[in-house]
Amino acid sequence: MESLNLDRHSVVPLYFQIQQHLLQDIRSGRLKAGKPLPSEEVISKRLRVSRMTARQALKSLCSLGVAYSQRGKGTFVSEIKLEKNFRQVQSFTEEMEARGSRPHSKLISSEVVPVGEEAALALLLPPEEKVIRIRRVRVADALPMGVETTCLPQSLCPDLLDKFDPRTSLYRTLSQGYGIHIVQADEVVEAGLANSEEARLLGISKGSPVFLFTRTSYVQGGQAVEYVKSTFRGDRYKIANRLGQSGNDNSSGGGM
Amino acid sequence: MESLNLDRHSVVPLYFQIQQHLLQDIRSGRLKAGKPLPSEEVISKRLRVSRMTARQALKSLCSLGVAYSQRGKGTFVSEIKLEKNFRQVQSFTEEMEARGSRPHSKLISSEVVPVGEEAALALLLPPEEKVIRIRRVRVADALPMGVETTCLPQSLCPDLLDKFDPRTSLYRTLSQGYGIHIVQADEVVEAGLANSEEARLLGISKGSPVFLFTRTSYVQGGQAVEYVKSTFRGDRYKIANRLGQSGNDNSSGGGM
DNA sequence: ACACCCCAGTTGTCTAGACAACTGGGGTGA
DNA sequence: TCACCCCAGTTGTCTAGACAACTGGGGTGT
Repeated sequence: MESLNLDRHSVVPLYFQIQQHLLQDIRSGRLKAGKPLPSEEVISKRLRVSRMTARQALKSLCSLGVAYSQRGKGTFVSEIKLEKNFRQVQSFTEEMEARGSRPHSKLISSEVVPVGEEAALALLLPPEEKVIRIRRVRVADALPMGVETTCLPQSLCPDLLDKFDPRTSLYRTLSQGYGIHIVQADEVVEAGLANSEEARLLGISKGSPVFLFTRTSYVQGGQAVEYVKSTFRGDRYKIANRLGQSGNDNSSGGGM
Repeated sequence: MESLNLDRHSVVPLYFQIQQHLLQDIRSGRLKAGKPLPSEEVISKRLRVSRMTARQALKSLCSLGVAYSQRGKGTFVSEIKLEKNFRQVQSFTEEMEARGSRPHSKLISSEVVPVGEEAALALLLPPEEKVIRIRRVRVADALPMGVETTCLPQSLCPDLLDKFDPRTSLYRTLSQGYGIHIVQADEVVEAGLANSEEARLLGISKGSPVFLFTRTSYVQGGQAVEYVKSTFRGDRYKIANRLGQSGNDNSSGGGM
């Protein structure tokens, strides 16, 4: 903390510079779990910033989950280790790369078809609309992980099937080729058994346990742009969730 | 908005009063999806609060997921409907009550046993420590939903087995009887098949698809207080996840 | 028709202070 | 010994401003 020199003319906000510095102190172990972070007052005085700026740095650490505040006491380093992209929207490609596997995909089919009833409901499309439907087997380190069927409104990306190499990341193509950035998704997970087609594609026996995912993805502002159904192997895939402790302000109102 | 009278002497913060009022406008449809919320300036002038207070109200709506801000443009009502306690830590009891079912539980066993290897690792207990282990069948509206085994350090709540009615909510007892408030949990979900004991307890056939949950729960500050393994019926239980769009500030740094 | 500039509106960041509410510890008085 | 009060330290809320950065539209000049 003492050695930190803030760059007051950088485009990087002050609070963010402070946050990054504290984050480094935590990660490196200089600030240990359970121990208090410098108070707003101290940061403010030491770094010659206003208390509100120091506060914003500390609050951003809280919303990252690496710290927590207690009124009247201080702000402390959380004892739970984190650092995984817990609740981010990630494509299969990003997810596998993050865990150190080499992802790729095998194309089963890609075509333009009328939107089905289910997808029309999720994407809020009129029934006469057409969608691009891509079926792929998702593979990590040469092991088949799941079967995935993606539907996208054709109007959104008419020439996708020309531009897109189905073995690569769809999200990356959407982002770089069409400026479509998926920032949110709703996902429903069910437990089921592999049918014979899925069993054949995934190299498992019929009746093996599988996850059934149904996902609707949204861009900023909430327009739905993708409807996905997929089946993933129960023996090679786990879901990790972190519950609670999100951007919760209102710790006041409720009470007991 | 126009009719809102702020209570400047209430214990409820101003920003929270404003937030609640805007939330009502959104829920009632007076503010429609995609439409802009009143700007910070407008709220500030109309309600005679400082801009920072207005801003805090709007930002809290964003972190709830019901709105989003765009620099230079405004703050808009998100088009995604929400309102479910998506990412809160909820006990089975709370979860079922929230969805309108009547929950209860049947006790299978409750005892004090040496902490197992797995639980010791999760709860960070020395191997000689003892835990209270409670096995229950979870029931909603008279239908068995899952089998749950909970382990709690005995040192934390020595007389729990006397105080606790196993048919009711454990979280409520911990909160009201011991001041233990669980605010965070890490959960791993796997897909599996019911073994014969589970099948018998749940009234399903052996080999039916099930969810396997492994959950570690924490109090504020990160001390682990509960380790739970449970098996839930795949035909009666679904998981709903919302990904992305959490308390993410740093939309600046990264970029492309 | 098109490129460019300017401007009003908006959010993002920051300052310098203020008081309230809470925590924990030490001292005082019964 | 114990209850109580007070005080320093801390976070929570709030004010009244300031400038920066960005958006979108209108006007101007070529």
